[in-house]
Amino acid sequence: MSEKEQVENKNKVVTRFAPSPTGFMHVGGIRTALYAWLWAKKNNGTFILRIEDTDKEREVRGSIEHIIESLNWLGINWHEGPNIGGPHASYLQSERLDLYKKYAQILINKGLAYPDPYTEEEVGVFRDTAELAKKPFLYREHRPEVFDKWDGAKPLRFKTPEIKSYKWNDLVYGNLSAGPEALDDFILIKSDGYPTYNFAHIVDDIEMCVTHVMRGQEFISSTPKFLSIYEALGIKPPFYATLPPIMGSDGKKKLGKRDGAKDVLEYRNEGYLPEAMINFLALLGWNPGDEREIFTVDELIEAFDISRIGHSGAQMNLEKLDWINKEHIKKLSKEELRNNIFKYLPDEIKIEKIIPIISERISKWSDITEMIKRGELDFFYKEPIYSKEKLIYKDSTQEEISNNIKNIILKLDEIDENSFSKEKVKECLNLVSQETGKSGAILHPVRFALSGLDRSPDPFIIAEILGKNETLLRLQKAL
RNA sequence: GGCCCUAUCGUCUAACGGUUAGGACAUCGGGUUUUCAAUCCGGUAAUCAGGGUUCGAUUCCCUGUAGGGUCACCA
Repeated sequence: MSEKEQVENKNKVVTRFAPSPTGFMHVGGIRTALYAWLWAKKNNGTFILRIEDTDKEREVRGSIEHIIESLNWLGINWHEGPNIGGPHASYLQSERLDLYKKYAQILINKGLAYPDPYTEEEVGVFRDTAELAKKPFLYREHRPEVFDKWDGAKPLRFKTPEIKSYKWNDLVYGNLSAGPEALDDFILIKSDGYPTYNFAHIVDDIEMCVTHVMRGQEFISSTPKFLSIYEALGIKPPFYATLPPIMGSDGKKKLGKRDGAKDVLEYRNEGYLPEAMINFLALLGWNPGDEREIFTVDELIEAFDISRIGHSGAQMNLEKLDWINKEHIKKLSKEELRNNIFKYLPDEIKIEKIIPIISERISKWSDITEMIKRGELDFFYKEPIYSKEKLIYKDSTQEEISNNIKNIILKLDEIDENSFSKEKVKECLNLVSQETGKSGAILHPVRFALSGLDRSPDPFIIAEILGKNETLLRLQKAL
């Protein structure tokens, strides 16, 4: 970076999210992105999206677009990144190979990098031997005494200058340490010319002036390698904020694609709100220090603090996600609520009055589809199927019920068609129940007659939606 | 096996070394709603074990146990 840039960036927080394009994003990756994004936002800093595509074998076509779509859905936006560019472009590591070579050359010049003379098979034998002896594999124990000149055809390794233990400070975990066996002559540039993660991310973080690196716990044990590179280059490392793992639903293993971690876009497809997803993920491993649970994105940016990120692994709790989503649905404007619900409703029942009936019964949009599947909304546009037994309420006799319904029909018929509202219907039923002294025996049969269900929205609103004619028709039928 | 990280209700979590160990989800029980749903109120439920340090440990230290991570020409 230039001197001018250094001055400008002196106090500016720069974070990044650096996924590799090997498939979809699951909640683990998204949470890492979210925390880095929140921290940048909170500090009026810069958030960078960088694609770490240095492994051609594992790369999956279309995953960059998929990652971008996932982040876009959640509203996690970046100031610099592959699709929008920025002062440090390119944001694809595969397009920055010269840069890694430049840094590699610096290390070569210092005598701190050398070509690996062994074949992959030979190194494999070293590793197997170490494993068999139940010892950690350390390449440096096989470091050649004389180094050839690097021609680019062999992998380039870092010559660890000093084998020692490391202690460092982590913004989340506090003091961390690792023994000397965490240090090794790891590969900087692979034989295909691409850098390894271990090297590339350091070069990029330096070049992109990243101040805070957030990543999962799995990187703790390789941190000494990173620190030794920074030392070799004479550059101060960034702040590290290590995130606790998210566990699979069994609560044991770290969440991974293998154990059924879902593509976050599936949550979109299931009808979760992006702000609810953000809210949920933010709370998985972080808490505000008070008892708030429901946050808008802005509130989250305001409240977020690295120091309140937890240390232990957390399990996904879908029930809590449903609850949070429901809370966010409640906060939606009428307009937003209507648009979303109508998307899931068949045309026949896209009516305003049905919105509250549905919205208070669901925790996510796909629940509407489930309701329809279960036939819980059928009665709004189809005649229900009746069964005699179900029309009878508890100890009432068939005769009583019939008389009541007849009575109700007479009373309802007196209401003007244009003022056939739930209030009027309620009044009517009240009258009948006063006359007979029974309420359940009135309400239940009417509910059943109108809906064909014994658990349904209240019969008054159903009647109103169906209208006078249809209501009377259905009551007659039930008789 | 080496190195490292973690440990509070079923789950997510709170608690400057002094609290009747708090909240939320789930669950259970009530109240309202003449019914569902929603809502309100209440209950059950936790400091992994053993040693220290201390007047006093959920909290600090050690050991054990359990879980996790890592030891790639993957990130």
